[in-house]
Amino acid sequence: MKVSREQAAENREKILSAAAALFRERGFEGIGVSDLMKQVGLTHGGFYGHFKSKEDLMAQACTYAFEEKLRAWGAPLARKSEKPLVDFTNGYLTTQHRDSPENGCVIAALAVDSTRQGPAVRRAVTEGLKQQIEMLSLMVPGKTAKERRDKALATYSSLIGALILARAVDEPELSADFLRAVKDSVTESA
Amino acid sequence: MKVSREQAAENREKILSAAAALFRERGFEGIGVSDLMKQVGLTHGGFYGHFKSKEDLMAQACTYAFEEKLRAWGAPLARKSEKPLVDFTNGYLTTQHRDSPENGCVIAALAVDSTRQGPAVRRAVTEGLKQQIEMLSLMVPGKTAKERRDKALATYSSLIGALILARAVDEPELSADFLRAVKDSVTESA
DNA sequence: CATTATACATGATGGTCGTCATATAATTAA
DNA sequence: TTAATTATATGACGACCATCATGTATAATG
Repeated sequence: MKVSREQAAENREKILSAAAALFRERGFEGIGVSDLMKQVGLTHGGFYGHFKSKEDLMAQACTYAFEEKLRAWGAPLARKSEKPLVDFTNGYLTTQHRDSPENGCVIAALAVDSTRQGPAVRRAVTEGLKQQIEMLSLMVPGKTAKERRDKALATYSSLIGALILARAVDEPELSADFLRAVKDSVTESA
Repeated sequence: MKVSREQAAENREKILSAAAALFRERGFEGIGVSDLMKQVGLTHGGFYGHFKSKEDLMAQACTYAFEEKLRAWGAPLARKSEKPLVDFTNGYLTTQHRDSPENGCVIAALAVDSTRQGPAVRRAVTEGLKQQIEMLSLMVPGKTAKERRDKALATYSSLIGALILARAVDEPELSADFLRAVKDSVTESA
């Protein structure tokens, strides 16, 4: 069953999009090629026509998700908010973000997993992370560029740390405490 | 081949110890029951005499590793250091810790993995994390207990975030920048 | 319209995994 | 010393997994 070139391109994007969501939700090893293709409405056979290997898909899915998030998170900057860092943080450290990893921060969901994957994945993650640090550098206060970059590095560490911990604990109160404590800490330093 | 009661207890502890290291190094799914037992010098058959299931082992291995780390990290408090938080942070955010997850922080290595495991693992991780927060609360400045707890929550988020990012990135310079930036940020707030 | 190219489906391969059944040998209890 | 217990070994089970070989129907090309 051949399909039109556009249809094929559309299918490829659907695979990428589904993978970007499923990897974030279940981890790289938590979803198989066969199940992934089923979710897109195809069978496993066609997969290797689109991607060289599962690891190739991991890397591309990360890049895909990074681009999506970068566009969404640039909004406070685009509309020249007075307090872009506070706006960003208030969006990042929410219960919705905590409870929906499948369309949330790639780093919080997959950074640890990526350390156990091949070089292509680590490359994609590093590049995506660098872009996000650059964006944060534009939101953070500070006189020199170096000062702002350091603050961005520290702030991003806090944010992903809080999100990861809020997701890990099985006590809702403690989980909320992590979100609130770090939100307060970032807000008062802004 | 039966073995003495003491020998059996010793074997059980060896399994726990090896699991605590291998899980941190490779993730919960990165090591199988068979390979794990081989590392201890046994075969896979005896495993289910010691543990109810692999998940049972995951939970117990986490608790085992938490106790070990808590003892090691309590040192600055035990010897009544002047700046326990700075001491602790300087030990936590090192390249050695970054490069040796197998005997490092359980949370930085396994918190994300644990969100994809059953309730026993999440329970063990939450309890271990709470103990570490309690310890950090004793190191952190602040007038009220609530102030200190909030500071501990925020500080711990920064620390595990920085370690995770330093491990994820494939550029040594950027990796070191995360460690340094967060170390500075914690130090100046202490 | 005829031919070629190709996107996808079906099915198979070899590998790994967690778990369990059974056998064995040695400790422990009588 | 004999009998009961049990820690471990061997081997097998069904379920997954990533990958590849082949067939087929349809789009693209001329």
